[in-house]
Amino acid sequence: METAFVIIAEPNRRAILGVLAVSERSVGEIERQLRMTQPTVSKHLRVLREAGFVEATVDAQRRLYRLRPQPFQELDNWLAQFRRFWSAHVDALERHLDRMEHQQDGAFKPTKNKTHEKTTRGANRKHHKGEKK
Amino acid sequence: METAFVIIAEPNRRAILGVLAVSERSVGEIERQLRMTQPTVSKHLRVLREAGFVEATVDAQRRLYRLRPQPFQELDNWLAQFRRFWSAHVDALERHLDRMEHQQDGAFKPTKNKTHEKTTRGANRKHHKGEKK
DNA sequence: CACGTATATTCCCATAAGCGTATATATAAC
DNA sequence: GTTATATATACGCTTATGGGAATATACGTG
Repeated sequence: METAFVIIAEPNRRAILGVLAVSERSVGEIERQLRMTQPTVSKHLRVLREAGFVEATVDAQRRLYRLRPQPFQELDNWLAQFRRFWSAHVDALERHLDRMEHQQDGAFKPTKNKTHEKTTRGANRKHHKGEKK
Repeated sequence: METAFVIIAEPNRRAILGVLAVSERSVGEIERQLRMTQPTVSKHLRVLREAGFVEATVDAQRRLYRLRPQPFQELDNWLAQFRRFWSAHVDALERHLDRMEHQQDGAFKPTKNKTHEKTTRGANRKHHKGEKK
């Protein structure tokens, strides 16, 4: 099976995941919201499903897709080994990002997910205070 | 420029980043440690450099490479929109917090330790308004 | 049953990415 | 200077991936 990293390398797939982060959706809804062709959506959903990013339930002819947590955890686990490192730079980075108002790529408009909120900071909230033990 | 997601889709590049997470290295050191051919290492380093993941300083004929924080921050920002979702799964949350605790003392590899005195200071709990510096 | 809707799958093609081999550039040492 | 070392780049090849168009499958309705 493909690694989670390869899966999220594709912009349309990230867009789909972004949509599903809000709530579950049918294929047609994704198709319209992201303005992708139906086969494209289905194909990407298949890849996402096989990689464990999403699961589907049947509703008549529809398939309702929703996220599954595990692959995200894997990604986060990998990132963790660098988190301590970039935490040291977070303040400088923040100033930087403040200027260049970052935003997500992809064909999908995130719902007001303004990046440099506390999400980031929260994650490494403790980088102050180097209490060694 | 390629997105950070595409960059880390490549296993060898993730390996290189992993090595550099420990400390800076020359091309030859990476080459030997990961048993990759020299051109392969150089090519991947080029990609990583152009994507802002690493930077190099010159030391005679050597180039010493080290990590840069920004792309990791971007990855984390994207992941953030899903973090709340997967945190809802309790044991996942536990692992997450567990890891956060461990990484604090400079550990490199996360351990599956089941000790939970987590919940400590809501390490990544979002409300907790960060005051700017 | 026939028909419409929703989704999945197949086929073909073009583009790109990674690898190995060979070569180029830069610096150091003699 | 010449030679050795360290790294970068170019070329050719192979393979994987994503998209479009067409088609297949499943379900619902009358």
